[in-house]
Amino acid sequence: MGRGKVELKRIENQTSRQVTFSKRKSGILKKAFELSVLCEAEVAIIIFSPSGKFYQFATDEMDRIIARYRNEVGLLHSNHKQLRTEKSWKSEIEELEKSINIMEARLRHFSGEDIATLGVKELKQLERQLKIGVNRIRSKKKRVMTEQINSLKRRQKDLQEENLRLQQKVQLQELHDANLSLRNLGANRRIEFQQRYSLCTLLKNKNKNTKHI
Amino acid sequence: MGRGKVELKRIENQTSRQVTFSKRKSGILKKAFELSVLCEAEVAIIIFSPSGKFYQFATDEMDRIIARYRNEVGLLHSNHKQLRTEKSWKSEIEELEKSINIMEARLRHFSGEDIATLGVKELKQLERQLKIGVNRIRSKKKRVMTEQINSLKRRQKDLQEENLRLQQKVQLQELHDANLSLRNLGANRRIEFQQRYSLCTLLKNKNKNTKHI
DNA sequence: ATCTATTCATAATC
DNA sequence: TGATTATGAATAGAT
Repeated sequence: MGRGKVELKRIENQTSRQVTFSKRKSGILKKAFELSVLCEAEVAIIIFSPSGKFYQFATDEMDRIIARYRNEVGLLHSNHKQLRTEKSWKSEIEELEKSINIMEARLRHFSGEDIATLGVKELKQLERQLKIGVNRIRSKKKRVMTEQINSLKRRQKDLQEENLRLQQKVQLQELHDANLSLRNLGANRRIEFQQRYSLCTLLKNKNKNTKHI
Repeated sequence: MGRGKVELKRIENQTSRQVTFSKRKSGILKKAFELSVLCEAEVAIIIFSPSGKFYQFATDEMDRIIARYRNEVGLLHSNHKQLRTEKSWKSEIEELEKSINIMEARLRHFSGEDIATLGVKELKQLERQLKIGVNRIRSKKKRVMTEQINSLKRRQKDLQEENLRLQQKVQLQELHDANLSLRNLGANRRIEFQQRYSLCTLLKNKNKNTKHI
Protein backbone atom coordinates (compact mmCIF):
# COMPACT_ATOMS: atom_id res chain seq x y z
CA MET A 1 0.00 0.00 0.00
CA GLY A 2 1.60 3.10 -1.08
CA ARG A 3 3.33 4.14 -4.21
CA GLY A 4 5.37 1.05 -4.67
CA LYS A 5 5.89 -2.27 -2.94
CA VAL A 6 8.20 -2.35 0.08
CA GLU A 7 10.76 -5.04 0.68
CA LEU A 8 10.50 -6.70 4.05
CA LYS A 9 13.81 -5.56 5.43
CA ARG A 10 15.21 -2.81 7.53
CA ILE A 11 14.71 0.60 5.92
CA GLU A 12 18.20 1.99 5.54
CA ASN A 13 17.26 5.63 5.21
CA GLN A 14 17.10 6.91 8.75
CA THR A 15 14.47 9.56 8.09
CA SER A 16 12.09 7.42 6.10
CA ARG A 17 12.52 4.66 8.67
CA GLN A 18 11.42 7.01 11.39
CA VAL A 19 8.49 8.25 9.31
CA THR A 20 7.42 4.75 8.46
CA PHE A 21 7.67 3.78 12.09
CA SER A 22 5.43 6.62 13.13
CA LYS A 23 2.81 5.86 10.48
CA ARG A 24 2.73 2.13 10.88
CA LYS A 25 2.80 2.39 14.64
CA SER A 26 -0.37 4.49 14.69
CA GLY A 27 -1.84 2.13 12.10
CA ILE A 28 -1.31 -0.86 14.35
CA LEU A 29 -2.63 0.91 17.41
CA LYS A 30 -5.71 1.93 15.48
CA LYS A 31 -6.27 -1.58 14.22
CA ALA A 32 -5.82 -2.94 17.71
CA PHE A 33 -8.45 -0.57 18.97
CA GLU A 34 -10.82 -1.58 16.16
CA LEU A 35 -10.26 -5.24 16.88
CA SER A 36 -11.02 -4.77 20.53
CA VAL A 37 -14.24 -2.89 19.77
CA LEU A 38 -15.52 -4.97 16.88
CA CYS A 39 -14.75 -8.35 18.41
CA GLU A 40 -14.65 -7.61 22.13
CA ALA A 41 -11.13 -8.91 22.28
CA GLU A 42 -8.62 -8.07 24.95
CA VAL A 43 -5.53 -6.55 23.37
CA ALA A 44 -2.30 -5.19 24.71
CA ILE A 45 0.48 -3.74 22.60
CA ILE A 46 3.88 -2.56 23.72
CA ILE A 47 6.14 -0.83 21.22
CA PHE A 48 9.61 0.57 21.64
CA SER A 49 10.90 2.74 18.83
CA PRO A 50 14.50 2.14 17.74
CA SER A 51 15.36 5.36 19.54
CA GLY A 52 13.89 3.91 22.71
CA LYS A 53 10.61 5.80 22.83
CA PHE A 54 7.77 3.85 24.33
CA TYR A 55 4.19 3.44 23.08
CA GLN A 56 1.40 1.24 24.32
CA PHE A 57 -2.18 0.29 23.84
CA ALA A 58 -4.29 -1.79 26.15
CA THR A 59 -8.00 -2.44 26.30
CA ASP A 60 -7.71 -2.83 30.05
CA GLU A 61 -5.11 -2.13 32.69
CA MET A 62 -1.86 -3.26 31.09
CA ASP A 63 -0.86 -4.99 34.32
CA ARG A 64 -4.06 -6.99 34.37
CA ILE A 65 -3.48 -8.19 30.83
CA ILE A 66 0.13 -9.03 31.62
CA ALA A 67 -1.03 -10.94 34.67
CA ARG A 68 -3.47 -12.84 32.46
CA TYR A 69 -0.67 -13.52 30.01
CA ARG A 70 1.57 -14.80 32.81
CA ASN A 71 -1.20 -16.99 34.04
CA GLU A 72 -1.60 -18.37 30.50
CA VAL A 73 2.05 -19.10 29.76
CA GLY A 74 2.64 -20.09 33.37
CA LEU A 75 0.32 -23.01 32.84
CA LEU A 76 1.93 -24.00 29.55
CA HIS A 77 5.56 -23.59 30.55
CA SER A 78 6.89 -23.36 34.06
CA ASN A 79 7.00 -19.66 34.43
CA HIS A 80 5.20 -19.37 37.74
CA LYS A 81 8.50 -18.62 39.38
CA GLN A 82 7.33 -15.14 40.19
CA LEU A 83 4.20 -16.44 41.83
CA ARG A 84 6.17 -19.01 43.78
CA THR A 85 8.61 -16.46 45.04
CA GLU A 86 5.82 -14.14 46.06
CA LYS A 87 4.66 -16.64 48.66
CA SER A 88 7.34 -19.14 49.45
CA TRP A 89 10.04 -16.53 49.82
CA LYS A 90 7.95 -14.79 52.41
CA SER A 91 7.64 -17.99 54.37
CA GLU A 92 11.32 -18.69 53.88
CA ILE A 93 12.14 -15.34 55.42
CA GLU A 94 9.78 -16.10 58.26
CA GLU A 95 11.51 -19.42 58.86
CA LEU A 96 14.90 -17.76 58.90
CA GLU A 97 13.70 -15.12 61.31
CA LYS A 98 12.28 -17.79 63.57
CA SER A 99 15.61 -19.57 63.60
CA ILE A 100 17.35 -16.31 64.38
CA ASN A 101 15.04 -15.63 67.29
CA ILE A 102 15.68 -19.07 68.72
CA MET A 103 19.41 -18.71 68.31
CA GLU A 104 19.38 -15.25 69.83
CA ALA A 105 17.55 -16.57 72.85
CA ARG A 106 20.06 -19.39 73.15
CA LEU A 107 22.98 -17.02 72.86
CA ARG A 108 21.48 -14.79 75.51
CA HIS A 109 20.97 -17.78 77.76
CA PHE A 110 24.58 -18.76 77.21
CA SER A 111 25.57 -15.29 78.35
CA GLY A 112 23.40 -15.65 81.42
CA GLU A 113 20.84 -13.14 80.19
CA ASP A 114 17.09 -13.50 79.99
CA ILE A 115 17.14 -16.47 82.33
CA ALA A 116 14.45 -15.08 84.61
CA THR A 117 11.84 -17.40 83.16
CA LEU A 118 13.92 -20.56 83.25
CA GLY A 119 13.33 -23.28 85.79
CA VAL A 120 15.91 -25.11 87.84
CA LYS A 121 16.01 -27.96 85.39
CA GLU A 122 16.78 -25.76 82.42
CA LEU A 123 19.30 -23.81 84.44
CA LYS A 124 21.10 -26.99 85.41
CA GLN A 125 21.20 -28.15 81.80
CA LEU A 126 22.47 -24.78 80.67
CA GLU A 127 25.14 -24.81 83.33
CA ARG A 128 26.24 -28.26 82.29
CA GLN A 129 26.51 -27.20 78.66
CA LEU A 130 28.46 -24.09 79.55
CA LYS A 131 30.79 -26.10 81.75
CA ILE A 132 31.46 -28.45 78.88
CA GLY A 133 32.19 -25.47 76.69
CA VAL A 134 34.43 -23.85 79.23
CA ASN A 135 36.34 -27.06 79.78
CA ARG A 136 36.86 -27.60 76.09
CA ILE A 137 37.99 -24.05 75.60
CA ARG A 138 40.25 -24.25 78.63
CA SER A 139 41.94 -27.40 77.48
CA LYS A 140 42.27 -26.01 73.98
CA LYS A 141 43.75 -22.85 75.38
CA LYS A 142 46.08 -24.85 77.60
CA ARG A 143 47.18 -26.96 74.66
CA VAL A 144 47.83 -23.93 72.51
CA MET A 145 49.72 -22.16 75.25
CA THR A 146 51.76 -25.26 76.09
CA GLU A 147 52.65 -25.57 72.47
CA GLN A 148 53.68 -21.97 72.35
CA ILE A 149 55.78 -22.39 75.47
CA ASN A 150 57.43 -25.52 74.12
CA SER A 151 58.12 -23.79 70.87
CA LEU A 152 59.69 -20.90 72.74
CA LYS A 153 61.76 -23.28 74.85
CA ARG A 154 62.97 -25.09 71.77
CA ARG A 155 63.88 -21.84 70.11
CA GLN A 156 65.68 -20.76 73.27
CA LYS A 157 67.67 -23.97 73.38
CA ASP A 158 68.61 -23.62 69.75
CA LEU A 159 69.79 -20.11 70.41
CA GLN A 160 71.82 -21.26 73.40
CA GLU A 161 73.52 -23.92 71.35
CA GLU A 162 74.17 -21.47 68.61
CA ASN A 163 75.68 -19.17 71.19
CA LEU A 164 77.97 -21.89 72.46
CA ARG A 165 79.22 -22.71 69.01
CA LEU A 166 79.91 -19.07 68.35
CA GLN A 167 81.77 -18.74 71.64
CA GLN A 168 83.98 -21.68 70.76
CA LYS A 169 84.63 -20.21 67.38
CA VAL A 170 85.64 -16.94 68.99
CA GLN A 171 87.96 -18.72 71.41
CA LEU A 172 89.60 -20.64 68.62
CA GLN A 173 90.00 -17.41 66.73
CA GLU A 174 91.62 -15.82 69.75
CA LEU A 175 93.93 -18.77 70.14
CA HIS A 176 94.93 -18.52 66.53
CA ASP A 177 95.60 -14.83 66.88
CA ALA A 178 97.60 -15.46 70.04
CA ASN A 179 99.65 -18.08 68.22
CA LEU A 180 100.44 -15.68 65.47
CA SER A 181 101.68 -13.06 67.88
CA LEU A 182 103.70 -15.63 69.87
CA ARG A 183 105.61 -16.74 66.82
CA ASN A 184 107.31 -13.45 66.96
CA LEU A 185 108.54 -14.07 70.53
CA GLY A 186 111.27 -16.47 71.75
CA ALA A 187 110.80 -20.16 70.88
CA ASN A 188 110.89 -21.49 74.43
CA ARG A 189 108.31 -19.30 75.83
CA ARG A 190 106.11 -19.77 72.84
CA ILE A 191 105.95 -23.53 73.01
CA GLU A 192 105.46 -23.61 76.72
CA PHE A 193 102.51 -21.20 76.51
CA GLN A 194 101.00 -23.08 73.64
CA GLN A 195 101.01 -26.41 75.41
CA ARG A 196 99.55 -25.09 78.57
CA TYR A 197 96.81 -23.12 76.85
CA SER A 198 95.64 -25.85 74.48
CA LEU A 199 95.49 -28.47 77.20
CA CYS A 200 93.43 -26.21 79.33
CA THR A 201 90.94 -25.43 76.54
CA LEU A 202 90.60 -29.04 75.58
CA LEU A 203 89.67 -29.99 79.09
CA LYS A 204 87.18 -27.18 79.35
CA ASN A 205 85.37 -28.11 76.15
CA LYS A 206 85.27 -31.76 77.06
CA ASN A 207 83.57 -30.82 80.28
CA LYS A 208 80.94 -28.72 78.56
CA ASN A 209 80.10 -31.35 75.99
CA THR A 210 79.52 -34.12 78.49
CA LYS A 211 77.35 -31.73 80.40
CA HIS A 212 75.05 -31.13 77.45
CA ILE A 213 74.58 -34.65 76.17
CA MET B 1 -11.59 -2.24 3.21
CA GLY B 2 -14.09 -4.72 2.20
CA ARG B 3 -17.42 -4.54 0.60
CA GLY B 4 -18.84 -1.73 2.59
CA LYS B 5 -17.84 0.38 5.51
CA VAL B 6 -18.03 -1.13 8.98
CA GLU B 7 -19.36 0.71 11.96
CA LEU B 8 -17.00 0.89 14.85
CA LYS B 9 -19.02 -1.13 17.27
CA ARG B 10 -19.36 -4.67 18.44
CA ILE B 11 -20.30 -7.03 15.61
CA GLU B 12 -23.52 -8.60 16.74
CA ASN B 13 -23.41 -11.64 14.48
CA GLN B 14 -21.48 -14.22 16.42
CA THR B 15 -20.07 -15.99 13.36
CA SER B 16 -18.96 -12.95 11.48
CA ARG B 17 -17.51 -11.53 14.68
CA GLN B 18 -15.37 -14.62 15.09
CA VAL B 19 -14.33 -14.54 11.43
CA THR B 20 -13.46 -10.87 11.62
CA PHE B 21 -11.48 -11.49 14.77
CA SER B 22 -9.45 -14.17 13.09
CA LYS B 23 -8.74 -12.08 10.02
CA ARG B 24 -7.93 -8.85 11.78
CA LYS B 25 -5.90 -10.61 14.42
CA SER B 26 -3.57 -12.11 11.84
CA GLY B 27 -3.51 -8.74 10.11
CA ILE B 28 -2.28 -7.00 13.23
CA LEU B 29 0.29 -9.68 13.99
CA LYS B 30 1.59 -9.42 10.44
CA LYS B 31 1.80 -5.64 10.67
CA ALA B 32 3.57 -5.90 13.98
CA PHE B 33 6.13 -8.21 12.43
CA GLU B 34 6.60 -5.85 9.48
CA LEU B 35 7.03 -2.89 11.80
CA SER B 36 9.65 -4.70 13.80
CA VAL B 37 11.60 -5.65 10.66
CA LEU B 38 11.27 -2.42 8.71
CA CYS B 39 11.95 -0.10 11.61
CA GLU B 40 13.88 -2.28 14.04
CA ALA B 41 11.26 -1.64 16.67
CA GLU B 42 10.63 -3.82 19.67
CA VAL B 43 7.03 -4.96 19.64
CA ALA B 44 4.96 -7.15 21.88
CA ILE B 45 1.31 -7.97 21.33
CA ILE B 46 -0.99 -9.94 23.57
CA ILE B 47 -4.48 -10.79 22.36
CA PHE B 48 -7.23 -12.70 24.06
CA SER B 49 -10.16 -13.68 21.88
CA PRO B 50 -13.64 -13.18 23.36
CA SER B 51 -13.76 -16.93 23.82
CA GLY B 52 -10.57 -16.71 25.89
CA LYS B 53 -8.08 -18.05 23.38
CA PHE B 54 -4.65 -16.52 23.65
CA TYR B 55 -2.39 -15.16 20.90
CA GLN B 56 0.86 -13.30 21.09
CA PHE B 57 3.66 -11.77 19.12
CA ALA B 58 6.95 -10.54 20.45
CA THR B 59 10.16 -9.51 18.75
CA ASP B 60 12.10 -10.71 21.76
CA GLU B 61 11.36 -12.74 24.86
CA MET B 62 7.96 -11.53 25.97
CA ASP B 63 9.20 -11.40 29.56
CA ARG B 64 12.09 -9.17 28.60
CA ILE B 65 9.78 -6.74 26.84
CA ILE B 66 7.40 -6.78 29.76
CA ALA B 67 10.31 -6.09 32.07
CA ARG B 68 11.29 -3.19 29.87
CA TYR B 69 7.71 -1.97 29.95
CA ARG B 70 7.64 -2.23 33.74
CA ASN B 71 10.87 -0.35 33.95
CA GLU B 72 9.37 2.37 31.76
CA VAL B 73 6.08 2.79 33.61
CA GLY B 74 7.80 2.11 36.91
CA LEU B 75 9.70 5.32 36.41
CA LEU B 76 6.51 7.20 35.59
CA HIS B 77 4.31 5.66 38.25
CA SER B 78 5.55 3.58 41.15
CA ASN B 79 4.42 0.18 40.08
CA HIS B 80 7.66 -1.79 40.29
CA LYS B 81 6.48 -3.82 43.25
CA GLN B 82 7.34 -7.06 41.51
CA LEU B 83 10.80 -5.85 40.58
CA ARG B 84 11.54 -4.83 44.14
CA THR B 85 10.62 -8.21 45.53
CA GLU B 86 12.63 -10.05 42.94
CA LYS B 87 15.89 -8.48 44.06
CA SER B 88 15.59 -7.03 47.53
CA TRP B 89 14.02 -10.17 48.95
CA LYS B 90 16.90 -12.23 47.70
CA SER B 91 19.36 -9.94 49.40
CA GLU B 92 17.23 -9.93 52.53
CA ILE B 93 17.41 -13.70 52.65
CA GLU B 94 21.14 -13.54 52.12
CA GLU B 95 21.48 -11.12 55.00
CA LEU B 96 19.47 -13.38 57.27
CA GLU B 97 21.53 -16.40 56.28
CA LYS B 98 24.70 -14.49 56.98
CA SER B 99 23.44 -13.63 60.44
CA ILE B 100 22.52 -17.23 61.03
CA ASN B 101 25.96 -18.42 60.03
CA ILE B 102 27.59 -15.97 62.39
CA MET B 103 25.29 -16.96 65.22
CA GLU B 104 25.81 -20.64 64.55
CA ALA B 105 29.54 -20.18 64.73
CA ARG B 106 29.15 -18.28 67.99
CA LEU B 107 26.92 -20.97 69.44
CA ARG B 108 29.40 -23.64 68.42
CA HIS B 109 32.18 -21.66 70.01
CA PHE B 110 30.15 -21.36 73.18
CA SER B 111 29.83 -25.13 73.17
CA GLY B 112 33.56 -25.47 72.73
CA GLU B 113 33.23 -26.73 69.17
CA ASP B 114 35.00 -25.51 66.08
CA ILE B 115 37.60 -23.70 68.13
CA ALA B 116 40.54 -25.20 66.26
CA THR B 117 41.13 -22.01 64.33
CA LEU B 118 40.88 -19.65 67.29
CA GLY B 119 43.92 -18.02 68.81
CA VAL B 120 44.77 -17.74 72.47
CA LYS B 121 43.32 -14.25 72.65
CA GLU B 122 39.93 -15.29 71.28
CA LEU B 123 39.93 -18.37 73.48
CA LYS B 124 40.56 -16.27 76.56
CA GLN B 125 37.77 -13.89 75.66
CA LEU B 126 35.43 -16.79 75.02
CA GLU B 127 36.33 -18.34 78.34
CA ARG B 128 35.70 -15.08 80.13
CA GLN B 129 32.28 -14.74 78.52
CA LEU B 130 31.37 -18.29 79.35
CA LYS B 131 32.49 -17.84 82.91
CA ILE B 132 30.27 -14.79 83.23
CA GLY B 133 27.39 -16.81 81.84
CA VAL B 134 28.06 -19.72 84.15
CA ASN B 135 28.29 -17.47 87.16
CA ARG B 136 25.05 -15.73 86.34
CA ILE B 137 23.30 -19.00 85.76
CA ARG B 138 24.74 -20.46 88.93
CA SER B 139 23.64 -17.55 91.07
CA LYS B 140 20.23 -17.61 89.46
CA LYS B 141 19.99 -21.31 90.07
CA LYS B 142 21.14 -20.85 93.62
CA ARG B 143 18.57 -18.15 94.21
CA VAL B 144 15.79 -20.27 92.76
CA MET B 145 16.81 -23.30 94.75
CA THR B 146 17.20 -21.31 97.95
CA GLU B 147 13.75 -19.91 97.43
CA GLN B 148 12.38 -23.37 96.89
CA ILE B 149 14.11 -24.65 100.00
CA ASN B 150 12.85 -21.73 102.06
CA SER B 151 9.37 -22.29 100.76
CA LEU B 152 9.59 -25.95 101.66
CA LYS B 153 10.91 -25.12 105.09
CA ARG B 154 8.09 -22.66 105.66
CA ARG B 155 5.53 -25.21 104.61
CA GLN B 156 7.14 -27.79 106.85
CA LYS B 157 7.06 -25.43 109.78
CA ASP B 158 3.40 -24.68 109.15
CA LEU B 159 2.63 -28.35 109.04
CA GLN B 160 4.53 -28.96 112.25
CA GLU B 161 2.59 -26.22 114.00
CA GLU B 162 -0.66 -27.60 112.68
CA ASN B 163 0.38 -30.99 113.94
CA LEU B 164 1.09 -29.60 117.36
CA ARG B 165 -2.32 -27.95 117.53
CA LEU B 166 -4.04 -31.14 116.50
CA GLN B 167 -2.16 -33.16 119.05
CA GLN B 168 -3.19 -30.76 121.77
CA LYS B 169 -6.80 -30.97 120.63
CA VAL B 170 -6.71 -34.73 120.66
CA GLN B 171 -5.31 -34.70 124.16
CA LEU B 172 -8.07 -32.38 125.31
CA GLN B 173 -10.64 -34.63 123.73
CA GLU B 174 -9.27 -37.67 125.42
CA LEU B 175 -9.36 -35.83 128.71
CA HIS B 176 -13.00 -34.86 128.15
CA ASP B 177 -13.95 -38.39 127.18
CA ALA B 178 -12.31 -39.75 130.26
CA ASN B 179 -14.36 -37.33 132.36
CA LEU B 180 -17.60 -38.36 130.72
CA SER B 181 -17.00 -42.03 131.12
CA LEU B 182 -16.24 -41.53 134.79
CA ARG B 183 -19.52 -39.70 135.33
CA ASN B 184 -21.67 -42.36 133.63
CA LEU B 185 -20.10 -45.35 135.22
CA GLY B 186 -23.28 -46.58 136.88
CA ALA B 187 -25.75 -45.66 134.09
CA ASN B 188 -27.30 -47.59 131.23
CA ARG B 189 -24.60 -48.95 129.03
CA ARG B 190 -26.52 -48.38 125.80
CA ILE B 191 -27.17 -44.74 126.50
CA GLU B 192 -23.63 -44.24 127.55
CA PHE B 193 -22.32 -45.69 124.36
CA GLN B 194 -24.75 -43.67 122.31
CA GLN B 195 -23.74 -40.45 123.92
CA ARG B 196 -20.07 -41.09 123.62
CA TYR B 197 -20.36 -42.01 120.03
CA SER B 198 -22.44 -39.01 118.94
CA LEU B 199 -20.30 -36.59 120.90
CA CYS B 200 -17.23 -37.98 119.37
CA THR B 201 -18.67 -37.65 115.88
CA LEU B 202 -19.74 -34.10 116.54
CA LEU B 203 -16.27 -33.15 117.67
CA LYS B 204 -14.68 -34.80 114.72
CA ASN B 205 -16.92 -32.91 112.29
CA LYS B 206 -16.24 -29.69 114.07
CA ASN B 207 -12.56 -30.33 113.68
CA LYS B 208 -12.89 -30.98 110.01
CA ASN B 209 -14.87 -27.78 109.49
CA THR B 210 -12.41 -25.56 111.26
CA LYS B 211 -9.63 -27.14 109.33
CA HIS B 212 -11.29 -26.33 106.03
CA ILE B 213 -12.18 -22.75 106.74
C1' DA C 1 -11.10 -21.65 2.82
C1' DT C 2 -11.31 -18.71 -1.38
C1' DC C 3 -12.69 -14.95 -4.08
C1' DT C 4 -13.48 -10.20 -5.10
C1' DA C 5 -15.29 -5.67 -4.62
C1' DT C 6 -14.18 -2.20 -1.69
C1' DT C 7 -12.21 0.32 1.76
C1' DC C 8 -7.90 1.38 4.11
C1' DA C 9 -3.17 2.21 5.00
C1' DT C 10 0.67 4.20 3.69
C1' DA C 11 5.05 5.26 0.49
C1' DA C 12 6.33 8.83 -2.06
C1' DT C 13 6.18 13.54 -2.71
C1' DC C 14 5.59 18.12 -1.54
C1' DT D 1 5.90 17.32 11.32
C1' DG D 2 1.33 17.66 8.13
C1' DA D 3 -1.34 17.22 3.87
C1' DT D 4 -1.95 14.96 -0.66
C1' DT D 5 -2.25 11.19 -3.65
C1' DA D 6 -1.34 7.05 -6.10
C1' DT D 7 -1.18 2.49 -5.12
C1' DG D 8 -0.65 -1.79 -2.71
C1' DA D 9 -2.86 -4.24 1.34
C1' DA D 10 -6.42 -5.67 4.10
C1' DT D 11 -10.70 -7.41 4.59
C1' DA D 12 -16.24 -7.68 4.58
C1' DG D 13 -19.33 -10.24 2.50
C1' DA D 14 -20.45 -13.85 -0.58
C1' DT D 15 -19.46 -18.50 -2.06
